[in-house]
Amino acid sequence: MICNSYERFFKTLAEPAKLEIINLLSKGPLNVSQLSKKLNFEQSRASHNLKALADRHFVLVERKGKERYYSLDKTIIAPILRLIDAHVEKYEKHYCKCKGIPWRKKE
Amino acid sequence: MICNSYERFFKTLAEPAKLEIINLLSKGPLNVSQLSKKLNFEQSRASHNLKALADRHFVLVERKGKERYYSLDKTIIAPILRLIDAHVEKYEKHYCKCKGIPWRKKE
DNA sequence: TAATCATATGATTTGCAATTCATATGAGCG
DNA sequence: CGCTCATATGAATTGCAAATCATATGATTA
Repeated sequence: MICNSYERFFKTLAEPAKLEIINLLSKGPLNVSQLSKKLNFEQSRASHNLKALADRHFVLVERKGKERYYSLDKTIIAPILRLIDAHVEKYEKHYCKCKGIPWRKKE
Repeated sequence: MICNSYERFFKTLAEPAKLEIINLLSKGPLNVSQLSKKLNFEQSRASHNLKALADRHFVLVERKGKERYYSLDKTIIAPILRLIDAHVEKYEKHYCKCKGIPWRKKE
């Protein structure tokens, strides 16, 4: 059972699917169908992952008719990733970054 | 396969065993035997986990005779956890923190 | 209000990674 | 050197959580 806040936090961000979602949503809000299509995810896969991200307040939801638009709460993600970048830059130059998160570079 | 730096980073910190090690080492360096005993870990379990943490430069190793002393590189961990604390404080007040990391409170 | 579209939810399966178990390496010491 | 202590390493196992599959809910429109 996950009972520690840190574990909860890190576990949520330790999966490629959720990182891809974060990366995509950084470009703007999307509803579930749009997101599923862009990432080639099953609809339920997208929903499950989005729910986890929303539960931990990494993304926000807004209902528009039948659709639900998910958007990124950048205030928490951006500073974290900036710290990691610094760490990686310092120690892990040799590691591959096959799917770099583009908005990392903007700042 | 883990290929993305962010995933590597978060996965490493997403396990209770590694968080317990980080917590313990925050109080000072220890060798493998001491750490295993304090955390009730099998020796090999401690070694495997310490290796992973060392590979990612979260901890440092120093040989002293047969023993190897592991110590925390606080420069990376502390700022990260501070950000998470702020996030948790804001959104997850209700979540339990059964094994709080003490040096979080000092700063 | 039936039909359809958009999304959520629950149960089952499955894949992977942490632990364990067994063994290897390597340092100090008599 | 042979022995023991400290740690590392590799292979096998196992537990868990993400993906999948099937179904439910809920909103819109005709």
